[in-house]
Amino acid sequence: MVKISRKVEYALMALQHMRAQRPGQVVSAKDLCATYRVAFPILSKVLQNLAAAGVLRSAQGAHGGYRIARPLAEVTFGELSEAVVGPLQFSYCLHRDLVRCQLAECCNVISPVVRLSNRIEELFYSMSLEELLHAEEPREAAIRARHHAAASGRAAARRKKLVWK
Amino acid sequence: MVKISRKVEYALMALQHMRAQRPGQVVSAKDLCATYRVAFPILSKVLQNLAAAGVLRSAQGAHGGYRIARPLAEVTFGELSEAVVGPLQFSYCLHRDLVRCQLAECCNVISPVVRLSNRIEELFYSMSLEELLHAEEPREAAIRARHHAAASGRAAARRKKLVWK
DNA sequence: CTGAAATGCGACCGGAAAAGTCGCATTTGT
DNA sequence: ACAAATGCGACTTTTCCGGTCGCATTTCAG
Repeated sequence: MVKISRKVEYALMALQHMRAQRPGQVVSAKDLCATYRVAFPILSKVLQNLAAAGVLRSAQGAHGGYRIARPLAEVTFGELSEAVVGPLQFSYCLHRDLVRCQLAECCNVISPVVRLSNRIEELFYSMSLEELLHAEEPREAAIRARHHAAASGRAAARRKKLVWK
Repeated sequence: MVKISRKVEYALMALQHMRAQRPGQVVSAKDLCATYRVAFPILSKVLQNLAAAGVLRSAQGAHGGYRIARPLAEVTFGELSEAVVGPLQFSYCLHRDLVRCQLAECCNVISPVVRLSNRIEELFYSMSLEELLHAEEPREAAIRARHHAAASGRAAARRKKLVWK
């Protein structure tokens, strides 16, 4: 169903928090967990991934923690996604194990699927984190959320009679 | 990992096949399965979903089958996706069960996630199936596939040292 | 009228991947 | 030396998707 991984949400959450810090100020994984009620090990891993990808810089030892390593305007959502959940691979039939695809010989969809994957990849690499996280009043956020709920209501109406539990 | 459902690939495959039929010619699920080596029940369900969504028209009974119901230029990838795998819901924290989101009170990412979801939804609804499936030589398809392999190779190089089994 | 060939549909199962857990090593400031 | 933090890998649990089964319904043909 093309769902965004929960880890990606955690990553966005952490970055949103750090954006609001004073420059140079580090934030520990423990603090983040306490603030946002997320299990330590999982958030910790996400932060480590972001650090490995050069999005965050980590400081070990007492009073260590994480801070943003480079301007979020220069980091794309694609980078974040790959850092946290691994390489973008939108399809089963692409990539390395093309050999293992059951359809191999009679396949007539490789090129549409490639085209589709490329479009999504382009989108992911065209969105900067700055653009995604730019400051917004909580009030405004609530309004947008409600607006979105209405939008998906319309989408539901557009559909036939499918029911999804 | 943001993967396209296999059912969507089956749907594209079926539509690609039907695009090449003479107008009015119906294709049975059984034939499609034989041609593309896909299990009957699963492909059957996909075709039924497409028919329910008005993308295909079905004819029951002996010598029945499916044919394209309306020009593929008028059908978007978003429609196909929703028809086959259900409503687009890119995130855990949106839609109906916002109430069940553990982060609810301390959440600072609703609006970025909404923004992100909207961008993806826009993309899905901006691509027509005609555009995605337009005729192409098998040879060209093979080249594009290889080109894509090279592209994901570059993506791999861009990453740090993460290893995914 | 009857049988064969097709779609329509709902319930169920198994496995893979994601989410989360645990434990310990390493680093670093006081 | 100790405490507080990251780094990392193996393990468990849970969820969801792909696939299966079975049967009802529709329709054509002889």
